[in-house]
Amino acid sequence: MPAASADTVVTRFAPSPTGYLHVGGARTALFSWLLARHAGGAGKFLLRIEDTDLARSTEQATLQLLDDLRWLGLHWDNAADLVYQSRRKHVYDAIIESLVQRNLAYRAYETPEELDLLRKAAEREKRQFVYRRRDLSAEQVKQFEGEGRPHVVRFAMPVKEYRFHDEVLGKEIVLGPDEVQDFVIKKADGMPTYHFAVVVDDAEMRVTHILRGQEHTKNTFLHIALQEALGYPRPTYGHLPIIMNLDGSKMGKRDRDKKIRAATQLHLKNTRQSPSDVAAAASVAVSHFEEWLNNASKQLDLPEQSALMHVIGMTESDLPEILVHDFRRNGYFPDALLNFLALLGWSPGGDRERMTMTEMTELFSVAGIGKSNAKFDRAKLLAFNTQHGEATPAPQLVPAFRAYLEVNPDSPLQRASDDQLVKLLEMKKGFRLLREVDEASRFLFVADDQINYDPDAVEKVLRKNDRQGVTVLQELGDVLPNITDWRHETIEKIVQQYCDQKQLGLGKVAQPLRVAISGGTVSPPIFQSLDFLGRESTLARIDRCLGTAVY
RNA sequence: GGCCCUGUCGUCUAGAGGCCUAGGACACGGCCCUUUCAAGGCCGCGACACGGGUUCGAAUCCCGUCAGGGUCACCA
Repeated sequence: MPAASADTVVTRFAPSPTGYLHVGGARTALFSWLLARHAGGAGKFLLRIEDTDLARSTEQATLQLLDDLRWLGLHWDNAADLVYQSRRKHVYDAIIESLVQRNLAYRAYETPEELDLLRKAAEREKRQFVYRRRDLSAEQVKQFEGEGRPHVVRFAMPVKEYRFHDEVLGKEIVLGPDEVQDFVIKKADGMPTYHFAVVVDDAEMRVTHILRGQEHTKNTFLHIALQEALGYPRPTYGHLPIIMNLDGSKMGKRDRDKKIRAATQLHLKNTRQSPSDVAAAASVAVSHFEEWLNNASKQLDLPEQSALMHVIGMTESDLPEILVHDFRRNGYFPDALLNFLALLGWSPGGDRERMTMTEMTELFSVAGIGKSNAKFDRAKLLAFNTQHGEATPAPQLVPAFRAYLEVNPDSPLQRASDDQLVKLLEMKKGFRLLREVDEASRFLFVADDQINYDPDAVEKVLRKNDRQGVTVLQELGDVLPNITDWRHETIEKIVQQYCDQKQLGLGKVAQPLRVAISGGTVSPPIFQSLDFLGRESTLARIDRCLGTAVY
């Protein structure tokens, strides 16, 4: 394997498609992407799908992964020949065979149960379990093979001290000879293990720099041992600290599922509904539902989750955002997310925080990556998102808005034109999430007779204080039709005149109007909303409100 | 438990022996602005885990304690 020339930087992101992309994975991808892009023309960012676990990998997860990466804008350079490990079995087989030929690897016949017993015994004796080659007699091998006993192939890891320099930690990490053991490189199902496939693929893809999670630090020794046996060059390694929840717990993909399960159990208890009722309402198979309910290791898939949430009255905001997909659905901007994620563990130094992708690319260096774990504080991410929305001209925000709507098919804003989207964005200037813009302006996209009046809003704004709000609406119902020039400036002028005349604060007038046209107490600025709605709809809604909601 | 890594405001971090009575951002508290929700402006609260060294001098170097994390798979 020829070594890459010294100045090239080839990085890779190698997720296993067992679910949606996690923010931790997104950060790993980002750092690898930044490292490659920082090198300019000499840099390449490659993508590889690690689907050697046949039982857990799915095609759908792969598609979702690619979609998330695209949404983030972390484009990979091997789009034409994306590497799927599951399709390279013959390559691994040949190399493993050669290792066996050279006596550097061998078949082992213990069953998982037997190994388990050995480990337990070691634990009882308070000694470290280390698997080393057991010399089997020719007869034993013959017998095992004759029985058709399944086998794995283990790599005979040379017993010695291993060390490598970790670029993130900035120091040498050492493994003593007594910790060395022979590890599996080919599973009983014939697939290579992760350890084997990464080493081969990273070498064949000429990867020069590997940035990955800290959980891989110790694995690195296995990988360098394999590289030495196979004559591969050793890439540069850096292990990233972990991202955790604010409370210090691990940020697991299952956090949302857990929360939904807890809420469901509470719901069942409070409403005395039977599990089968709830399952039916959410159109989930009862047996599947009950299994999930009682078994924390089971998970519902995304459509099932949203159906169930709807049934038990849970909303998206009740759930923690863990997956990149969650952030997209809730209306975060990819650049804001990425900027925030980058700062979880990396700093360009000084007071620098807000950066464009281009700036981050210029400033990025592995030396700037921190060594300690970081907690994921959504409040700060929200602030980043708000600032991004504030700083970017509305027309440039439209593609992001569309990307949001793409994963929120139920929003009435699907019907909005680009120009209307721009208008909404401008009206809601100062919004934190695109979801807020969406939810606050949905009333503008439903039919006049489909507005639902919030009883609390009606009570508080219209009926209270001797139905002052009702009076205001009735009087406005006489004033507003006279406006021929239906623009927000004009409407404001007329309404302001009305206020002055009646000695009323604007709030006393704006709120009843807001309830009448939107059904609730929160909307974009009132005059712009009226402008957007148009004269006919405004008058129709005031009429309907007076007629149906108040009495 | 063994091995490995880490430890600056509530959170993310700046800091590479004197520039530090430790800077920024978010959060939080107060005030202002305001037609709702936001946004915005100003002010404030707030940290070098602890104990020993080394040094004229330590957040920065060394040791120990404590705390947190990772890992001990035919999962990646």
